[in-house]
Amino acid sequence: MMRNRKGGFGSCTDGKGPACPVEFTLDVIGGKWKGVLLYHMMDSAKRFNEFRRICPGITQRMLTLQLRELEEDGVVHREVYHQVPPKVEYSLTEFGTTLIPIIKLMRDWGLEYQAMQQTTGSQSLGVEG
Amino acid sequence: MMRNRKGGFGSCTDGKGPACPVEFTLDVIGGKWKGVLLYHMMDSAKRFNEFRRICPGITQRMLTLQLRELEEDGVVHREVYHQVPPKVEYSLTEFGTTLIPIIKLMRDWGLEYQAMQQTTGSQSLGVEG
DNA sequence: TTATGTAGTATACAAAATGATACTAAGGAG
DNA sequence: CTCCTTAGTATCATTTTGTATACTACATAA
Repeated sequence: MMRNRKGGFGSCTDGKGPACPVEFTLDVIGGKWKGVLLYHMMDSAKRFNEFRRICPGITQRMLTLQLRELEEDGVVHREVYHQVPPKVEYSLTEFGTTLIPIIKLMRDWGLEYQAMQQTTGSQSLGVEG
Repeated sequence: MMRNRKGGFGSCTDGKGPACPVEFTLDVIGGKWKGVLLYHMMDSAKRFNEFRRICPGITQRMLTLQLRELEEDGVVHREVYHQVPPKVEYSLTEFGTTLIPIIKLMRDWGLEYQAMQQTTGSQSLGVEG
């Protein structure tokens, strides 16, 4: 029970709906790398190894898994060019573009408070006071 | 290496800044329950067992852990009332309220496409075509 | 004395997510 | 033949997340 990916029944019912809508959204973009991948696809289609260069921290395995999940969720399109060496491009689907406002807000928030963290010394970026 | 929580160096540098801003944001709100907890704190301060009632899926341990992390990040304030039986209230800090726009967008997106999922039969909620 | 309620902590374990490393296929260059 | 490239797989190890259960402190109620 308590299935995480695509279970349907969230866990947090609260009477406001079938499951918590925020939980539903985080199911799609909440993976460790998904937001980042979507963020970089906003500009233009990206190839597998392009992501690897952009995010040196992600392993091949995780990149594959996260892209596959995004594909399953219908937010990312995978275009295979039958060439050698292989070429595969990932881009947002029409549905995927509905996530852009969220990604942009997350980018903006990150830009603002990431800077703050550097300034204050990376402790509790809080406003406190 | 590759420290996940509060390490500072993200992993995704890409030349656009110290680390990917989206990744930074997801570090704060990306935990499995964090978005949901923040979402419910938007309305009003909540007590420990209130969260447990609202999200029956979360265990005491996880609730404690996630709330502690949100507190560490300075987005949640923990107010202890010295009473018996104990009373502890969790609410957004001033800094935490800066996340509200994101949470609201995530809620709206969830509300819209959660409904779609029910209609289409929970397959690939995609628009496809 | 025992039971009740709150907000936890402690311990042990299970499952899921993530990471590290090595390996594959296929065609072209040398 | 070997090496190079891309886009992955396969296998195993580790970390994170989640579950289950028992336990605490304190005041009040019965």
